[in-house]
Amino acid sequence: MLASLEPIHYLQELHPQDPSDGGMDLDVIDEYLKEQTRQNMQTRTEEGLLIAENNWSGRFAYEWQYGGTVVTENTCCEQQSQQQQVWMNLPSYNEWGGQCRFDPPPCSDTDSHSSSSGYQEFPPSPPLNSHTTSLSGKRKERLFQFLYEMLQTPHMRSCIWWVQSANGTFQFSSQNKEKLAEMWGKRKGNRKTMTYQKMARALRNYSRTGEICKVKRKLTYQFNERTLRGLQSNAQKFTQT
DNA sequence: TCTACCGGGAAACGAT
DNA sequence: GATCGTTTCCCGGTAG
Repeated sequence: MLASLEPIHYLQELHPQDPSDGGMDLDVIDEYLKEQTRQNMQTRTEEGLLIAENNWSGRFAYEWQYGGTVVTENTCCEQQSQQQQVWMNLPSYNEWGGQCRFDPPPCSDTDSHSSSSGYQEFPPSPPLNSHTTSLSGKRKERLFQFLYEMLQTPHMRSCIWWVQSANGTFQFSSQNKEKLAEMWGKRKGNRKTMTYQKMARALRNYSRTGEICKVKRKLTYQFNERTLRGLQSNAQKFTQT
């Protein structure tokens, strides 16, 4: 999987981008992601391996399974405020699966991110290519999956980044949020151009189900703990298969 | 006052 | 046809 990230680094070398620079070519990135998808599909098919099964088949589009129980987003919602307290008190190391070892210190402010100095380096976590991890013919990719994928893609840091990956908080770039939205729209094949406003509307819908909630901070949102765990375990499954 | 962002209602749409 | 997950439009509120 590390190898699959190399092209990203290669792209970065080719097009070194200050995150504050809004001039990146997202088409190139999009093309790259598509190419990765094709390659992943091909490789896995050739190896005779099962394409990572789509787990989004539960009553609520998906049911995260961990700790021996299947939890739906409904129960998640009911417990959310309660969980939030516990969750926010998590130590800086990641207790959810150890994937976020490079978290910034708690309470770090990533406003400086856009000035290229503040954003954290990510572990080379596998790019969760949702085309392969969740689109094996059962369900279409969902917005939060796409966002997670973008968050795991170092090259997208000029558009979206983790504020605190340990608690699932992420932020959109004021400059590039429209480009990210555009990519989402293109990927979904929408009739019209997707805008941040429309994408944010979709994100607000997640607050009803609890998958993502709005943080009282500009352009900042937070994955629900279970949503994040599910995405992480999905990514892990993908790397293991 | 202006702009950017946020919040939500409601209807529509495409996929399953 | 029902349901789900958005998408699209619109309007109003708030903060800087």
